[in-house]
Amino acid sequence: MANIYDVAKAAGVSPATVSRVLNGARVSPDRAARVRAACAELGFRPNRVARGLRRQSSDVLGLIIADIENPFFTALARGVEDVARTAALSVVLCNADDDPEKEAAYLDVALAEHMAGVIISPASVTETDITQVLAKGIPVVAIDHSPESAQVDTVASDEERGAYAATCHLIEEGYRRIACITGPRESWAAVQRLRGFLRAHRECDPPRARPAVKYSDFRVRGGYRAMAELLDSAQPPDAVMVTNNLMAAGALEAMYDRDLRPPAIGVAAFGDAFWSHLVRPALTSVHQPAYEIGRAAAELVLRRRTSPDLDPQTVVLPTSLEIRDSSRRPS
Amino acid sequence: MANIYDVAKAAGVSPATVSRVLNGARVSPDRAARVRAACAELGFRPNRVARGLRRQSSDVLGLIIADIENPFFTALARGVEDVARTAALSVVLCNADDDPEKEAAYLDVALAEHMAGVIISPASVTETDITQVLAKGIPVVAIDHSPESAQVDTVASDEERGAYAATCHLIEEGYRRIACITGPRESWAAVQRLRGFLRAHRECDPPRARPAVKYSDFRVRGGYRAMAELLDSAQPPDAVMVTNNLMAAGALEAMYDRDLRPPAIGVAAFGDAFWSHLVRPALTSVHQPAYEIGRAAAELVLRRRTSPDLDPQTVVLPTSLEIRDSSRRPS
DNA sequence: CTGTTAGCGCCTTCAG
DNA sequence: CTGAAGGCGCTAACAG
Repeated sequence: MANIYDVAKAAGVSPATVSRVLNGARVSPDRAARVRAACAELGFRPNRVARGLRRQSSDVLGLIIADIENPFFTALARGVEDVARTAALSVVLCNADDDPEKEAAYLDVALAEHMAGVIISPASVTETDITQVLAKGIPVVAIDHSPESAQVDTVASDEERGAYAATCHLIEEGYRRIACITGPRESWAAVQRLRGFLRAHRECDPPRARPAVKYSDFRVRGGYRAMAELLDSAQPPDAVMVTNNLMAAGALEAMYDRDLRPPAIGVAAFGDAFWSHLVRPALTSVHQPAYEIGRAAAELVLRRRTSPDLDPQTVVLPTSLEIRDSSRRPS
Repeated sequence: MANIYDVAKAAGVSPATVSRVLNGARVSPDRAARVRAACAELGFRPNRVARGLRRQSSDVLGLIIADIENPFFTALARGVEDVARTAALSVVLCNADDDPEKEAAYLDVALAEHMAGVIISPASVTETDITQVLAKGIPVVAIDHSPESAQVDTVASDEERGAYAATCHLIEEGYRRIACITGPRESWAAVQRLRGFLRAHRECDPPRARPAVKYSDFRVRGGYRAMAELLDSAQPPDAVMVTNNLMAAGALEAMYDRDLRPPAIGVAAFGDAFWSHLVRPALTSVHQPAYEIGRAAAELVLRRRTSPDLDPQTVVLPTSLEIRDSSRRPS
């Protein structure tokens, strides 16, 4: 592969001039034209590794997500990409799989590759350590919540309120025993959504005590198991708030397997799924602006690249409750 | 950030020795211990950019996929990751969005970053150009089909036969006017699946002529539009073979909007979706071994890293037809 | 506006 | 087994 010296020789200029042409610095038109011709002729592609070493930075943005199979993150990824493109950054996705170890490995990559920025949905509030990356001056933006290791720009949707609204809706529909299937205890989102669920129980009139709560793993299978346990328990619920879309799919499956269907047992889910209105009855869900969250996160990265010393900012985007048939209690 | 010179100084050895410790070359135990202590002390992380420049290679594997929102690719990504981890490679996903330009940009990144390998689901049979990447010695493995620009290792599922089987099934059920909603003409997969669909029409007894065919875009919205046009046409079909899972979701939605439901109009889809048995009636579909395809692709990359001169190999994995209620014609 | 030069951090001969 | 030294390809000072 040709390098800038080859190009310089072919164009009859110095390597520095080639570099200038490549980077849009001022060069006389005829020399610039010669350089461009030589580049084309030799099929020259600038070596980003060398450039990265020299400039101590790259133009790829790392997006470290918890679960590649979750539509929330894939929609978010699109938002990130669309903004990143405007700044000529490439986006690479890293799937941490909710595993702090894998996540650490990818943070290492981001660090060692000197990425232009990192957007991360932390696998753990306590374990995720972003101090190294930050120390190298790489902007980090957190999705949902900042890890404890350092306070950084954060974009979140209003998890607690969304879950609260969905639960209130189930209460108003007249369901009596509402259970919650939520995610891992280490997950900030799981905890927030559970809090909203519990607050709705406290604040309704009359207040309700001790609703059933199942901790699961945000996966389809986990949702299935949790729902199965609830349904097979001594006092099964007559409605359930599921704190993510994948677990909701599993929960529905568990119901179908027992010939139970909403809204006999009411179901509301947190998060979107393009199949939520394909199932019958259609699934009530809390809409999360995933795409916009991605956009906002990418914009925060760009902002911090230009002004690194701003105070960490938190952007909270609203959720909205989309009521469909799965939660309309037959009277 | 500390570098190997700092570590060398702290450990009282030469930079070369530090490098040897880092890379597992033979070093006397006590010096090695001193080096490791110094690394820990200084929080030293080897700079991969510099290493990459020197070694002309990196340990990240690029996975360039057509659509991040398609569960087929996310399942495939897991297969790739699981194998890559065994070889201590990191996987980064790049979403080309079925756009040859974006794809070219990511191929550029792979080239410029000297990635350890590239697994790509080509956006276009003719336009995707992998010659540059190959010329730099980066192993490329194609999903579905090798681009015309160069013959490389390929992993595919048996698209044509899967579509053939699904179509035969619809024919056997007694559907008379079976339409096909397929993907872009540039997509190899779309073409193969359409071929299977057409072959089933030719080979059945008596042969059928001129089934309706809609070209769409493999997206939910595209599937919706295509199905809407079919249903609103003068001679609407009584069954439809949809060549991917996302378009199937859209097609179902278009039917629901018109109060039509399978199996009155039979539906069979190519590809899995975890919601396919949540919709009612459950969706007949051609199962594609996405995870295994990912594994196989990653294994081909690893194989070619060790033996670069083997002949290009094509691995074809079988599909299987999963018959559910959406295609069981009421008699 | 242009050319020369000195590294960015690491690995890898080559001597010892 | 160890250290010295050069260079991977590029860019940013510094002169001119």
